[in-house]
Amino acid sequence: MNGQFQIATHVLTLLCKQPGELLSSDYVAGSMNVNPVLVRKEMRKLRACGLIESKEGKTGGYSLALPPQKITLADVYKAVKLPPALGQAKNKPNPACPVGKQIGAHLDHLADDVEAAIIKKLSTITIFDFVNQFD
Amino acid sequence: MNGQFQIATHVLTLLCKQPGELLSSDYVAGSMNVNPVLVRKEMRKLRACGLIESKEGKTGGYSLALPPQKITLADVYKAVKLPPALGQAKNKPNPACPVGKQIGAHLDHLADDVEAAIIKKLSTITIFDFVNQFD
DNA sequence: TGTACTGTAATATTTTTTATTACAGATAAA
DNA sequence: TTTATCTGTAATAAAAAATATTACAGTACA
Repeated sequence: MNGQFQIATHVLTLLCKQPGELLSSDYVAGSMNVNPVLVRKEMRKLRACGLIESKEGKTGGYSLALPPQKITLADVYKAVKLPPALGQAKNKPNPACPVGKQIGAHLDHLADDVEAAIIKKLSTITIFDFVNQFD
Repeated sequence: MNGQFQIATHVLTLLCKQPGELLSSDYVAGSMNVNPVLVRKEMRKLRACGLIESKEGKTGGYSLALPPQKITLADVYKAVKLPPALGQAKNKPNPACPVGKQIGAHLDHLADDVEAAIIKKLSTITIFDFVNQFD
C-alpha cells in the first residue's frame, strides 16, 4: 500500500464527501500534509482513467467523474500503478545457472497471479463503501 | 514482489533442486548476481521461521529444514516480511481534517485485508510446486 | 593451525520516492 | 484588460529505502 495509492484514495474520499465542489490541489495537499505537485501528478493518472475531472484556471480544481458507487479501489489501484503495468521484474540472475535462467519468468508469472488476487479483493470495495466507514 | 522475496525463493529453489547438499551463500549469491551478505540476511529470517537450517564453519552452508511440499510461498512471504509485520503506515495526515484524522485507520485495515488476500493466494503454492515448473 | 564457511555490524553506494522551485497556460473576476 | 488563482508539467533537490561492500569475530573441519 504505497503513498500514491494513499494520496489517490484520500483525494477521492474528500471529493466524495464534498460532492459538487471543486477541490484544489493545495487544499487537498494541506489535508494530508503532502506536496501539492504530488497531488496533481496522481490526479493526472486518475483523470487518464476517467475517474475524476479537472478544471483549470481560477476557481479550478478536481471533481469526481463518476458516482462513487461506480469507482472501486481496484480502479484506483490500477490507475496509480500506471505507467509500468507491464514487465516489472528487473532480473539479473546468472544465465549460466539453469535455475537463474528460468526463475525470472516464473517469478513474473507469480507476480501476475498475486496482482490479480489484489485486484480481485479491491474490486469488491467502492469509494462509496470506503467513505461510508467514516463517522 | 520485492527483492527479498526473490532472493528467498531463489535460494529455496536451489536447495530443493540439490537435496542433501549444503549450499554456501557465495554459491547462491553467484547464481543470482547478488551480494552474499544479502543472502545471509534472508537466510537468517528463513531460519528464524524454521524453513531452513544452517551450518557454520568449513563445509558449512544452508539446507531445507522441511520437505519442500511443506513449505508454501506464503511461509516465505511472511518470513522475509519480518520484522515489521505490524504497523506499516507512517501516516502524517492533518489531524485538523475530519477525513485526515480517520483515514489512516481505514487504510491500515484495508492493507491488512489486501495482505490477507496475498497470503491466501501464496498459501496455495508450495516450493515443490514452484520448482516443478522448471524444466 | 590454516582454510572456508556463517553471523553480524558498520558503512557506502545506488535507486526510488517525495519535496521543491519555477513557470507556461487557463479561467474567472475586479 | 489586468490581476489573481488555479492546473499542467518539467527540472532539480532532498530524503528515504534498498542494495552492496568491507571487515572481522566465531565455528568447524581437515
